[in-house]
Amino acid sequence: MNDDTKTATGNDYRDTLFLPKTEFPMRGGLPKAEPKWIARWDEMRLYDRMREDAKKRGAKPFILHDGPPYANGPIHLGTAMNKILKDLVVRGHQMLGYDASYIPGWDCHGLPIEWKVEEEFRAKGRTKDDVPGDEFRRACRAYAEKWIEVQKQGFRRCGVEGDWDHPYLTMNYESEAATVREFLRVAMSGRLVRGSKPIMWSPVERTALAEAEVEYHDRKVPVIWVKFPVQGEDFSVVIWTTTPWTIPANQAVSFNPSISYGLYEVESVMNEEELGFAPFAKPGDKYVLADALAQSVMDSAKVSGFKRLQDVNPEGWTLTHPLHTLSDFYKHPIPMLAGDHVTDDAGTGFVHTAPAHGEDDFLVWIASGHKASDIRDIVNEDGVYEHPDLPDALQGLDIIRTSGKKRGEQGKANPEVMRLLTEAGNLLSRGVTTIRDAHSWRSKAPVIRRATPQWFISMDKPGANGAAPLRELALKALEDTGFTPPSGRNRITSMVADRPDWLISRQRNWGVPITLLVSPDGQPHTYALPEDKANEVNKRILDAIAAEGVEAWFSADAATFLDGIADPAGWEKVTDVLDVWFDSGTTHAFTLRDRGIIDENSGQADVYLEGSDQHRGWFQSSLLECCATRGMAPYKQVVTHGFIVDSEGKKMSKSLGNTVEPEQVANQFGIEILRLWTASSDFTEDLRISDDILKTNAESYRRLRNTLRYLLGALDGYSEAEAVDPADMPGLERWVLHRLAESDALVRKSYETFDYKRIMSAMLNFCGVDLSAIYFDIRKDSLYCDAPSDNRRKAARTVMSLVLERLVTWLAPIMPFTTEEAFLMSQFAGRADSVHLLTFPDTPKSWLDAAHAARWEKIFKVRRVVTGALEVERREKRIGASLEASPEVYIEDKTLIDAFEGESPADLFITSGAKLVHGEGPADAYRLEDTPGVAVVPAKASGVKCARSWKYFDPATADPEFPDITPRDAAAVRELRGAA
RNA sequence: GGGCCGGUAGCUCAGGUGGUUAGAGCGCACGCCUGAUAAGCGUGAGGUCGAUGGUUCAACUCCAUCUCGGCCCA
Repeated sequence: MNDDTKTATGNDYRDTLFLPKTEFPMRGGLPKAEPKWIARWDEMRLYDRMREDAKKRGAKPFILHDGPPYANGPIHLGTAMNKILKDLVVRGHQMLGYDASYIPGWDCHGLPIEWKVEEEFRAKGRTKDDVPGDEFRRACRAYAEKWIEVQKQGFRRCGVEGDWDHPYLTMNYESEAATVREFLRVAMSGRLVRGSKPIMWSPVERTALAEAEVEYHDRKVPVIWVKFPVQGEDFSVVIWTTTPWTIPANQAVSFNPSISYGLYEVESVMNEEELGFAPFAKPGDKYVLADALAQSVMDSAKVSGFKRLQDVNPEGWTLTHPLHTLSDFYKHPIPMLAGDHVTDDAGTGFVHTAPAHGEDDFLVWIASGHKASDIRDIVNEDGVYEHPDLPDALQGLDIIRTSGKKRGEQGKANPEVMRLLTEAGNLLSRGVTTIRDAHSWRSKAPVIRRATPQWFISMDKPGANGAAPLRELALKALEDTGFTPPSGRNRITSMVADRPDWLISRQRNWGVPITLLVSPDGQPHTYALPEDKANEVNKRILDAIAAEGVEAWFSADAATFLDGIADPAGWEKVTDVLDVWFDSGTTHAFTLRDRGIIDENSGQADVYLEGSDQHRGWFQSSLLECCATRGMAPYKQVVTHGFIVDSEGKKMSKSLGNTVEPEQVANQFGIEILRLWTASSDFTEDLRISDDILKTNAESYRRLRNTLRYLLGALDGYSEAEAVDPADMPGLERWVLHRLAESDALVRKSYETFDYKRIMSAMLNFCGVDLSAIYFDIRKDSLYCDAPSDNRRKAARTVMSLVLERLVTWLAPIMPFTTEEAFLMSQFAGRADSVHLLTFPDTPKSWLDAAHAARWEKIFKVRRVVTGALEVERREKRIGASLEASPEVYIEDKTLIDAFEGESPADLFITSGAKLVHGEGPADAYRLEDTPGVAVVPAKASGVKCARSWKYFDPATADPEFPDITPRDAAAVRELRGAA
């Protein structure tokens, strides 16, 4: 202690002061503390207790239905953030007074797991065909279980509260049974269709793939220009394609009537010496090309000179297949089809059309009046040419290699087709290019488009009994759904409006079976049989699955389900499984409805909350499934979050080295820092994270923690008996109550609307400015020095108690660990075993007093000028602590002076004295530009320094018994001695 | 290439229907305190509101184009 702080007598009054006293440490030690709190909550069955308490309160239910993460790997920052966000929603609503239950779930079926398990079998020398279906599915189940456990521990470590002992799993037997039940319900609704259309097909995995199962990569491919001779003319239409293997399946050529076409004649070609090869084009050849592309096609064909002969209109032409010399199979006429998908941006202005192998091709084929049944399907499930009428040269060629070291590379089909085209004289040119093309998500091998029979849920077919088409139902349901952020509605609506039929069949093992029996004439039993018979069959299927699980379907034959209902002769059992999106689309049924949480037919979850990518995923699959079965959305509200990016706004990737792992954050900072980060970010957009950003949040944490600590310290020994009625409190306390009431409204509204960043910024401001910089700083003197019986001190402690009670609950959803720690050390600990069993305390509206608050804003305005003036004194070394000053404050505006009515300006300025004077003040007084009419003349406080409160005072006023302290301090010390 | 969304101080965020010198907290710099002390207080410096063009008396706020980034799709 330096000499300046010594007082005349040197008496030490320190132990007569009421300094903050608490066991609540300044630092949280979160990484170590958090797991202990989780264990404690586990032990006390906190989640169950929350449910029981809510039921006792008669609380209104609030259901956030969990979107299931896929059970095939550890959690990462994105999944952690997703679960933390859900936890904020659930805890926030629980404390708002709702019964906010939360059942976490997992998505378990599907290709990624199946692929992984296949790999494991392969490592043991067993191929997929060696492993019986049931054994394979058991292995998949075990694989999913393993990761579910890992993820569960990860999520729990994040402080996410929920029914972890009873999660939902899409692979639970009752879930699978429910999924079958839901599927049959869709089938009976009349929306199921069997179609054959080009879909993405992976020859490597021998399966159809959905959009969600493919990814796009650059790939080097051959590019060819092919001549299609026009019948009855001496010229050819030229097409361009990067899939030579589809030429044998060509059935048409498309053009666009809005493109201008011309007939071109080759005059000269580049010579063989220059090129090293002879160009295929010959002088005199005549081609039809889009005018915009003629030059580039001629360049590619190494034509050095050409002329345009005339305008042409391709409409109505019939072409000859470029391989027509090869086989009778290619003697068929090739029509010209008009289509908007043809452009003159690239290529030739004509598009070779193989309806079995392209979405556009298929559509233009059907649109021009051709039949789906006339589509030539010459590629089998291995991606190999196979058709009885195919010429021998093509039979058995593979498009993509499906095994060995070169798996995924180009097979024999492309080169052989090019060779045959050359032989036929119809190859104009060839080259190599790079395109972005679909690849299987798992094997990374390219996929092809192939027409196969598949099951679809129709978007546009009216439902049974006159029900509206699914698309119409879904669009209507979206109108009735709330969206956070609002742009989500627009996004999902346009997707639903445009989406094709839902392809739900997969030729795989690990999934819920498509429990259909197909009649001899190709109809599913749900249509082929009369409704009552179909229902009988359905009941038999459901009973079997209820008894033995889905294996009952896989192991049975069609007769098992038909005997006695229909003649099983000629019927076939479908062996496909359902798209996993169908599983996840039914989670509302087996999680919420079957458990009695919402009504079977009319119930809805309050919120579905997922990443914005789920507009095309779970939000949509759930919407479509529920609309098909119940005519409404399964949710009232959809909340979406963005994705985590680094400090530059770039997405996280291992190759960029900018990833952050949840475990690493938990160990370095504590997971609560990640929760703080989640809460303070605008989750509706992308969320930026970096080490610096986490450090900033650790600073915020410190401020919040220290505020709690100061309150706990100041409230040492406090009890309700000390409480002062607000009416008897000083103005400053009533101002704090006003701020508390304002904050209460803000906090409640923000929790209702998921606006956590607003809570964070409000709480940080409240703790940092209102409390720490203003209220605590001013009331420190009263708290430390006033007598225990002093009304001002009691009022301060009353207010602090009210503040603590609120802070600890308002922050509990965001900081469950630290608020629990503070709560259990507070005088409120007796109210409940956990802060999480409380709701936000009622905050009387009467605390709100706008006029009073306005008055205090005036006081703070003057105060800012005073602190500014003192800063100058400090800089000039005339004072150190503000108690060494006693300023004169000149105020022109009478209303500003009136604001101080009944207050002690010196206390508010934390000076030893202060004088307010109505007037302009001397010219050299300190002024602030933005506070005109206020002038401060700083002056050193006179008198001696009180040995107890360190305030300067006139010794002549001292109590004779205590000459070295102020009369206020003397009274306090006397009271203490009397009490002792 | 298409659909949707976004780019405000070093960081996280505020900025109804366009209108005086664009705000807050944190961080930073400097100073104070040493009875909240690996804390607390004060003062201060930081922004061509992604860029350009336009509408307007007036634009961070409206329109267009571009750019960067994100999600989804091709």
